[in-house]
Amino acid sequence: MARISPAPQRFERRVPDIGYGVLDELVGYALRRAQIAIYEDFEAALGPMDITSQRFSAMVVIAANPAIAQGTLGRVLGVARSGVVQVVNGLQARGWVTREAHGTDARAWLLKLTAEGRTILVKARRRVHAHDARVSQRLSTTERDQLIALLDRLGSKP
Amino acid sequence: MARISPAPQRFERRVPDIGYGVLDELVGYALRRAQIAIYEDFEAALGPMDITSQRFSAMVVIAANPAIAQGTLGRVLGVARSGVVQVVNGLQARGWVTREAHGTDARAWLLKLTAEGRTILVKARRRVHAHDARVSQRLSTTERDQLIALLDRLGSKP
DNA sequence: TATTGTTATACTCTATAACTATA
DNA sequence: TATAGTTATAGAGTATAACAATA
Repeated sequence: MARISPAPQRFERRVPDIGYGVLDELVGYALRRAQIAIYEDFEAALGPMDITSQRFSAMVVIAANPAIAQGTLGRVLGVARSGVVQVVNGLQARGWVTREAHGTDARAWLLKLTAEGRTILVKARRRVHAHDARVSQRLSTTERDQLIALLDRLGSKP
Repeated sequence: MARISPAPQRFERRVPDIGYGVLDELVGYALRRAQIAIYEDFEAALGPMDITSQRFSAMVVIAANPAIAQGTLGRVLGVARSGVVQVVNGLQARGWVTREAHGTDARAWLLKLTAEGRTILVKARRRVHAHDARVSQRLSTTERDQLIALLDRLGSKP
C-alpha cells in the first residue's frame, strides 16, 4: 500500500506557557481541536487525489445508495440543495458521477458512480482508512470504538 | 439563569433507509456529525449575543493571558496572522477588547479585555457551560470526561 | 400549490502575498 | 534580514431567494 505522508501540522494543540481557561473543560473545544488535526491529515492524504472530505462522503453515499436523488443526498450530507449542485457538478466534471433521468419524476436526477468513480473510490477508501488509523493511532481498538459511540450520543436533542 | 432554546436542528444524523457505507466506521465522520450538531446549538445559544465560537475562544484566551500579542493569539487559535486581525477588529469594534502599545516592541500590540468585555465574557461563559451540558446531556460525567480525554489523544503526531 | 433542481448572489472564514514599520 | 501587524485579494464553503419545469 502506498505510504501517505502525515499532515504537516500547522496547528499546535497547546502553546507553551499559555492558559486556555475554560476551553480545556469544554467538549465543544476538544472537538474543534481534534477536528483541525484530523482535517489537516485528511487533506494531506486525499488532497493529491483531488478529493475533499465532502467529495469523499458524497461518493460513499452515492455508492451505498445507487440512483439516489440530489435532494436526498443533500439531506444526508446536511447541505442545502444549491450546495449539492456544486458538489455534484464537481464530481461530474471529474467524470466520477453521472446524473441520469429519473423514470417517473422528470424534475429529479438520479446519481450514480461511473466506472472511473468506483475505481477512484476504492483507492480513496484505502487512503481514508489509513488516514483514520493514523489519526487514532494513540487509541486502542476498544477506545476507538468507544470514542465513536460517545460522539454518536452527542447532540442537544434527547 | 436565562433559558436558552435548543438548536433548531437542520441536520439529520441518520436519514431513514439510507446507507452510510464506510462513513459509519470512521472517527473523522463521527466527529463531523457531532461537530455539526454542536455548532448548531452553540450558534443558537450565543448568536443572540453576537458571539461566534471563534470570538468566544479568542476572548477566553485573552482573559486567561492578559496582554497577549496578536501573533501568539493566532498560534493558539490556529489562525493566520491576517485572520487574527479580522477577529480582533471585530472584538474591538464591539468594545470588548483593546489594543495597547507594547512597552519595548513598537511593532506589537497587546490585547486586553475591556470592562465591558469582561462582563460579556462572564455571561457568555455561563451560556457556553449550559450549551456544553446540553449537547452532552446523554453522557454521564465520567463519559464526558472520557470523551474529552479521548479527543485530546487524536492526531497523527505520535 | 408544492417540489426538484438551478442560478444569482452574498456572506463567512481563511489563506497567501505584498506592504509598513519596526527590530 | 527577520518579525508584527496590516491590507488586498482570492478561494472555499455555504446559505437565501428567485426562477423554471414538473408534480
